[in-house]
Amino acid sequence: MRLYNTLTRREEDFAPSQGRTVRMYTCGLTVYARGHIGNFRTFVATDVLRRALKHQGFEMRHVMNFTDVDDRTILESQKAGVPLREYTSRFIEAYLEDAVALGLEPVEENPRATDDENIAAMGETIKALERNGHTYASDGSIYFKISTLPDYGKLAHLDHTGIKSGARVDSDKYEKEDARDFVLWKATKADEPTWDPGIGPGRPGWHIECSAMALRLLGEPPIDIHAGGVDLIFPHHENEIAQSEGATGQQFSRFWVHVEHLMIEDEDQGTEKMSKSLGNVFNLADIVERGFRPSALRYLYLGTHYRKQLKFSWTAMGQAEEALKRITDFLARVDALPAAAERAADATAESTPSEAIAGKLAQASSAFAAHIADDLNTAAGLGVLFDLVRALNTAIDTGELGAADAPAVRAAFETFDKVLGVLALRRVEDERPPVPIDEIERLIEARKAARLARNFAEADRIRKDLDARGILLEDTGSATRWKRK
RNA sequence: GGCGCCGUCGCCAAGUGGUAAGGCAGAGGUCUGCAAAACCUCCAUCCCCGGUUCAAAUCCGGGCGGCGCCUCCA
Repeated sequence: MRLYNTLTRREEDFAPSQGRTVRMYTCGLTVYARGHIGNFRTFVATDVLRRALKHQGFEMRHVMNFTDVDDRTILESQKAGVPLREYTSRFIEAYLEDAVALGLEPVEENPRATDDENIAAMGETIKALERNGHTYASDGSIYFKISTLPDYGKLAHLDHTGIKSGARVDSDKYEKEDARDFVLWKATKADEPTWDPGIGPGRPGWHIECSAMALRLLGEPPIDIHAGGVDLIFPHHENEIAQSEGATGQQFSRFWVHVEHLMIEDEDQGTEKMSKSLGNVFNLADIVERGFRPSALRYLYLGTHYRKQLKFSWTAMGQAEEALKRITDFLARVDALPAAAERAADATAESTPSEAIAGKLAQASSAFAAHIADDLNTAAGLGVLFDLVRALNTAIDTGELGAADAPAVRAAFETFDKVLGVLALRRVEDERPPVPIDEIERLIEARKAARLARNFAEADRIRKDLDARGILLEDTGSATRWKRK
């Protein structure tokens, strides 16, 4: 597996440092609002990474956190008049629902920053930093002193002298010795949640939770992979490195994987990234409200390489939906093959799998695997699927592909989907159609009878009725299939 | 102002030296009670200018345009 490493700015061969288990940490959501589709682009990308690594035979130990304490969560919970923990729990639940809807595999650990053991771990990390001389106290807060770490900035590659005019350095924190020093443990006001893990009362700074939780849950540094959105490179990940390496004296993470932004057209601003602070966000619920399925959104994510900005639009959503249908329609056609074969009068030579088909499948499988192993090129991988779909459709037309080949075809697509995770998601959605399945089947029978009686008016009425309720009927030669719109 | 990324068919999007994947839309056709759906076929020389090379979308230089980070942020 070739993986681009932000630390070295190069693609490198990836393998875990300890045995076959990949120890990976993903920066998750700050839970003061429902995650938007930009957030989920990152989460789907790391899900694909996770699946790809598993597919290569590695075990995963994957941690993804919830940031459930920071300025915003505190502010919003106070506004809502709800205790912080209870307030953030709502958005954690919402996240978990969206994650299922988008086909994200559950990760091994979903720690919350305010869990007792994590607060304790932060205390230990800060104590270690104090012992190593990386901290100073000021106005009741504890800060990280950047000048004590010579290679600070190695991830972001930010030239200190470059942070000058034009850059907005927060200037109201005069209690810091250096503008770039950052807070580890923050003094709290009377009405704010406060903890004291042996370092004095306060609350976590933004970065400390990830260092502490990653080290607590993933074992000896360095961990194998640390992932997140590109906007986290600086300052968040740079500071995580400073904290973790300052505390342990060892490299924090071997690979840093960053997912590019999801971009959206704004009427006034032009194209810009989707973010809560810009207020141009759509949630999964908004997608569904517009009549699109989560599987189509997942497909849309997969269609652009994770290190390139993804241009989101409702047009692109619709195109993703249609493209995904092309694959699922093909699979439905393959599933319908046995029935067709049984009817065929000359069902004699149709029982042996074709070597030519097996060859096409093997070729596509290895091409697909190569693209995934090439820094997760899912977009190119999808291209392989479509090439295969066309070739196999033609093979069905010519009779070269028969019912005997169906299991092999299905198996090949199952393998693709182990990484993509989009076809299985579709199937789950299809199990809950807008009209109950038994009713659909009853109506199909009624329509069949009407057609046999050449009562086409009634047949069309049934079809239109189902169509209006989101169910499409397709008459094939032998039978009538249905699918969700 | 600093650092970095990007600009490929109407739309989305692969491709980083060897002569332009794929999807959507569109056009034509097959199938069909009509239709829908589905399937097949067709459909680009890569923002501009200059350079390197036998050969460039791919490398170098200069433009123009877009975006990100430097501040909370996936």
